[in-house]
Amino acid sequence: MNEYLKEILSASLAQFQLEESPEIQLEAPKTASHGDASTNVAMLLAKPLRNNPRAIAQQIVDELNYDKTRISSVEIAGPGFINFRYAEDYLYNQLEAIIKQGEHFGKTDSRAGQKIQIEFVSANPTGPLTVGHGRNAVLGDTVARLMEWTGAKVEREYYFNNAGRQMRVLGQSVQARYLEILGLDAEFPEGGYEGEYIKDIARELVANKGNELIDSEWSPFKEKAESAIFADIDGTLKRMNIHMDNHFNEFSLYESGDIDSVVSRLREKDLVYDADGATWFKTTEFGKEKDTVLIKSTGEPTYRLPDIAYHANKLDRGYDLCIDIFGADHIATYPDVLSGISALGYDPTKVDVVVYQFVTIVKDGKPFKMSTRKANFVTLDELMDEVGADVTRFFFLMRSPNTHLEFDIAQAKEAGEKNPVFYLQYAHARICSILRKAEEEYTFEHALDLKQLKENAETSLIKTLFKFPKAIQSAADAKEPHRLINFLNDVASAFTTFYHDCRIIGVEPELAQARIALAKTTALVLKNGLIILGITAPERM
RNA sequence: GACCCUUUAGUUCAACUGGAUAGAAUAGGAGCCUCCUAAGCUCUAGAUCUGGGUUCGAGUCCCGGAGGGGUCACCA
Repeated sequence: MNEYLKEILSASLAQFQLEESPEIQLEAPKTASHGDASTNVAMLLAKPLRNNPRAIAQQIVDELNYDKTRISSVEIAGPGFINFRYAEDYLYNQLEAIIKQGEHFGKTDSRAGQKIQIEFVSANPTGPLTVGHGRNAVLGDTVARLMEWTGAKVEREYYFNNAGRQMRVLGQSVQARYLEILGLDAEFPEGGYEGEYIKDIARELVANKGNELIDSEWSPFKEKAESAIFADIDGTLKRMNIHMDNHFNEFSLYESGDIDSVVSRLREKDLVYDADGATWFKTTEFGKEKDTVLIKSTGEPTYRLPDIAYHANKLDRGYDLCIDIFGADHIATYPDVLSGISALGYDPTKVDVVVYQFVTIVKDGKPFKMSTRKANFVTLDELMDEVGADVTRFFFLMRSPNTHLEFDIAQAKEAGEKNPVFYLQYAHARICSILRKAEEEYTFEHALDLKQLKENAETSLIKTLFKFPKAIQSAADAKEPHRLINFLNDVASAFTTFYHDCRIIGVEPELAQARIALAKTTALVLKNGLIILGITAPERM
């Protein structure tokens, strides 16, 4: 429709014989009384034409030839907006087209043929996933779904590191608990992991292996801990409706020689030098104030180096776009990674990042700091035990990624009845219930006649429904799932208005038939929307 | 100190990227179930941190100021 409007508008603009015609922008006005589509083109022309915008708008409208079966009225309003109202026939055609598309309605092909990789969660296996990881996990998975709905082929990847000091301390923590259980002296490592889950892992070892390991060093404990914790993480993700396609071990970058190769390739380009016993990357060449250490004087790389190697590896795998989901704490490293890969000759625009601000946990009315090590955290599993997976996902998605999310545990727990996710699910369940009843009540003999839908509540519901693909598109492009939630709220709200104003059961069969078709389409949109959010669409509540 | 994010109704968030009368949800006040699900609906009350600037038009862009969060290690 917008294409059509642009066409007729630019035909009319020909009268001004402009050297350079302005870009015609169309938008959906906020208030329904301003029509269904609107353009500000007359205001943009006010300056070059030295005339007041309303007069210009009048001239444009006078020369406008439009198809009455698509546009029912054109008005000039406010400072010089030109407002269009869709013709009813157009609405019926649109609705019919949606019905034809069926369960695929909402999909677009704007990213058809693209291979997109999304890396998220990426928590090292040192403990259960916390509420803090939840935002990352849910955001990543939902962005992935949005990309799929706009036509891309998506792979979800979990990047982890199971080597290094953290993991050693983890192994030693399990070891200490193991020895304690067996009644032996044990020294708990400094900065060790104090959580109850460590004891659980130790208990399991005692149950399976008895005292076989009392003289062992820490590494078998680390391995046991790692596999137990990964199993736990996978379980949590599964519960949240998240499935990873790949797990990528950072260590493999060392084994394959990718790390060394990155350093030598950068060295060839004279972007790496040695000083003070360390190896430095000339980030000053990329506009930073200081150069950055890639390899410490101890011989260990800093995390930037494997990150660069990892991104190079991803791009070598042939993705058109790699999306990283990062917490705000990682934002500082991101430019270095981009500098690194562009120095290596990759296209940095193929790497994109979604930064989300931190989740502040509010417990007992006070914010508090979480630490995996100290075990004073709230796990995602605990949260889902309290409020369920649907509410958990919804909670993380309903706000823009770049706002600080305040997660009040008490509020989330009591949210059960008042949580906005139920508003959407309830609308869906209610439609299903009506459809079940209608099936018993009616058998239709005539072809569907959508022209029966004449009430305001009906036409405005139709108009809302056909914005669905656009809503998905905009949420996907911006990588902001909350936009889809806002849209679905509009759908649910437009439906309840319709539900209250227009009875479905008990009216003439032809009208009932048309209203059933509209209700079905609404249910479809809600269901597809909830699928993208990874939330169930119940048929009964 | 430098950089990034942020400041909108009592509270938690929106505002299609510069558009028209700033929307929801919850807190409050008033109503609505012999009627397809009241987890709902209809009223009502309530907000752009503070100065300047840019233009037809600013919550949105620019400059200054004030609050909150984060990052600035040869920690990951």
